[in-house]
Amino acid sequence: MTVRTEQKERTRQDILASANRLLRERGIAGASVAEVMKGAGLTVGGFYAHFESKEALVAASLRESLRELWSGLVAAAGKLRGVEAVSFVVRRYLSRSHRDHPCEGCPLPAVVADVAQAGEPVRDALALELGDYAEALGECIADDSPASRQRALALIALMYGGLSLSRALKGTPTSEELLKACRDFARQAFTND
Amino acid sequence: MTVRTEQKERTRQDILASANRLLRERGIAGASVAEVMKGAGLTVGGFYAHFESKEALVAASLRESLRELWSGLVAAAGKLRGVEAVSFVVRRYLSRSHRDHPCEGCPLPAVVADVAQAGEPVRDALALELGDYAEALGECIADDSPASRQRALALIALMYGGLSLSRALKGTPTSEELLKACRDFARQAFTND
DNA sequence: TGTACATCAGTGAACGCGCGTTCACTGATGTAC
DNA sequence: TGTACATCAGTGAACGCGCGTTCACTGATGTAC
Repeated sequence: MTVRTEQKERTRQDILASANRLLRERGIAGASVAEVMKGAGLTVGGFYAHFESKEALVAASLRESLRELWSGLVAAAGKLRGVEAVSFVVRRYLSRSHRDHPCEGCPLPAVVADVAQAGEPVRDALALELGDYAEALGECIADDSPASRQRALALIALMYGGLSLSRALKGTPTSEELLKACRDFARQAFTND
Repeated sequence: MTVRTEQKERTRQDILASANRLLRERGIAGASVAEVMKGAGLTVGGFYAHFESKEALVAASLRESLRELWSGLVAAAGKLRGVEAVSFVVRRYLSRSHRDHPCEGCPLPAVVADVAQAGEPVRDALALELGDYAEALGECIADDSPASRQRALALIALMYGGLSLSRALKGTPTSEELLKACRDFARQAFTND
């Protein structure tokens, strides 16, 4: 590994980190290549030495930041299981602090709508990471019943949907109401076990 | 009411109808003023005789198409109440057909992420309509407990989140799985009553 | 170790494109007498 | 009712702008001898 290769790899990570931030904050369309590069302390032109296209960057960023999110969530839940795990996860995801700091949180709210219109690499990235996410969360929130993956998917949908709406309504009383309503709803659905 | 005024009003409705379709299908950024006008059989320049700006159009369209959606949903649920109402609503909203025909369905999936970044008129439109939506759906799915509005909000978040993710993953098996998982999850949360 | 050439990460200006908005114009409708 | 002028919905070209991508260039790093 030469100095040049090491430096290039480090730069690539800087670009990715900048993209992770900007993508979560402004979505795919809102995160321009120029601004991503600026966020990494570079200028536009150098971008294509690291990524084939903006689409390739988005796919890579989505993979990395989704994985970061859910592995962090599952790790933090630790040995909690069942309703207790759900309570913990939901309190963390559907929090005011998560709502108010998009750039450090879940990429889904900023990105999902655009993904439905994006190319294959981006959609594949989401499909892969969301599947793994459901798998990991499923193990965490329930015993190994065959339905645990399904219930994890529903919980993800509820959390993502609630956070997105809460952000769109930020500043209104309904924004807070939504967070609490979704937390309660999730707990209730898991209290039936 | 002169002929001219009538014609202008009809044209305005045509523009709104076109915007409703395009906005649901492509989101705010994806629905350009030129294409909206083309969809109404007109050319770009005429737009500003009917709306002050693109933002004003988006706000008007969002109000109209959200109201259309939820009043249709509540009307179709008819006299059903409790779990039966939830089952009905969820079967309709989280259906393959709704997933595959965005332009006739709910505007939320295409629009919510952009609204978080949009101006006040658009955000106010969403806040107003979502509030009324929760009120109406609350009456429909539960007795008049004080929590019915909260539970309706959570149900909306679950449905919107599930449909959005299902669309983003369209073509993969997880897309179908998500729809069913969210339907089951909703029913379960309401079976506790 | 020292020198001469090759490589290539990163710069910054330029490209073609689609966007929201503006504007001079047109011709059908409305108004005054 | 008929005529002369005013209004204004709608046209289509033009604007300034930001986008993703390309490209000639530069200068530090790598390689060959």
